[in-house]
Amino acid sequence: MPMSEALSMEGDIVTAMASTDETGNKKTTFTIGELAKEFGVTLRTLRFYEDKGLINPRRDGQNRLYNRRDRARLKLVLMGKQVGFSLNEICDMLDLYDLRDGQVVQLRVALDKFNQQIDVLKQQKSHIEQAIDELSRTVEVVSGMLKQKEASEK
Amino acid sequence: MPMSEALSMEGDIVTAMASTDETGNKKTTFTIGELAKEFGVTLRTLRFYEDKGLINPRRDGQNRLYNRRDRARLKLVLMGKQVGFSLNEICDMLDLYDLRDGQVVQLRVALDKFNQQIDVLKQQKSHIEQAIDELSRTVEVVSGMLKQKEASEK
DNA sequence: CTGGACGTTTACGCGAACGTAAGCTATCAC
DNA sequence: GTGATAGCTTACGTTCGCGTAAACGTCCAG
Repeated sequence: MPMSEALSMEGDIVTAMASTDETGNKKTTFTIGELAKEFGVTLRTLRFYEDKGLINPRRDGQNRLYNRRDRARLKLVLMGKQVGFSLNEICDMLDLYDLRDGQVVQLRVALDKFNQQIDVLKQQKSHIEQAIDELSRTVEVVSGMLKQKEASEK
Repeated sequence: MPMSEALSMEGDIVTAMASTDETGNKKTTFTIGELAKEFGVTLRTLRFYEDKGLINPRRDGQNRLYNRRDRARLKLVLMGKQVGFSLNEICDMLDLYDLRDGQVVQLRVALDKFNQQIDVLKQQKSHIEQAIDELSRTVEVVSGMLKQKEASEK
């Protein structure tokens, strides 16, 4: 009984980009609830992503019906978020990915985005490190002040 | 002629906490424009901080008049932001700092906040590092794919 | 008198990513 | 019939830290 699905994001971006993972997995369509549970998001989130043009499920009457491709896109969206892309950026990249023609061009553009994002992340990391340093210094000094105070108040 | 004021935040939290820096500096009151220029913020920002209760300048008629204490508080606000505190958190800490009585108690509370924030920052740093790793791996793979494609398309 | 610098207020906008109803439908089991 | 479950749509609310007018007052130099 597959009850303990992956909650904390397994697999990486590249395998998700492969998308057509016909690895013997039988299920080909999903309801919104199934997908939500599987990826640990709310229904609202999935509808929101659709509204933003990130996913476009078919309809069974008025109910949404997701296929494997939709599922793969969702996976990419969530992983894109994890590495700090905004939904808009992810949207651009997915659109690009859908223009399955040049192939090489897409890959190059994606590669560029990835490298840019790495730079952004490195900058953020640097800022955070500076903040940690500053706070650590402050903690040192304040601790010292506390000890003095405590001593003199005795 | 003091024209090149500090734009990129000089001094640290501790010296700012000392606040009563009577280091021969004559000026004791400031207009909103002066303070804005000195710290590189907009007038809107200063008014916003006042609205949030972070600074409470006196009034000259209806114009704001900042004294050295207000200036010191502003400095603390900006440095608090730099190390990742929200304005609300900063507000709490400033209020606490104004209850100049226990002294020791304030310092302890502040110390606690600082240490907590250090933890938060360390977590953020860790997340960012993971993201960088993931993206780096992806870049590796995609670069490889590109080379293959380029070779086979020749 | 006119313009410019400097200041004031109130108040809506934004961008990101959804949360949170409100009110409705459809299906199923019991 | 009746409640639970799962879905739908529309649309306003939220958090943060201001930006950006709009519309006005005050003072000074030329």
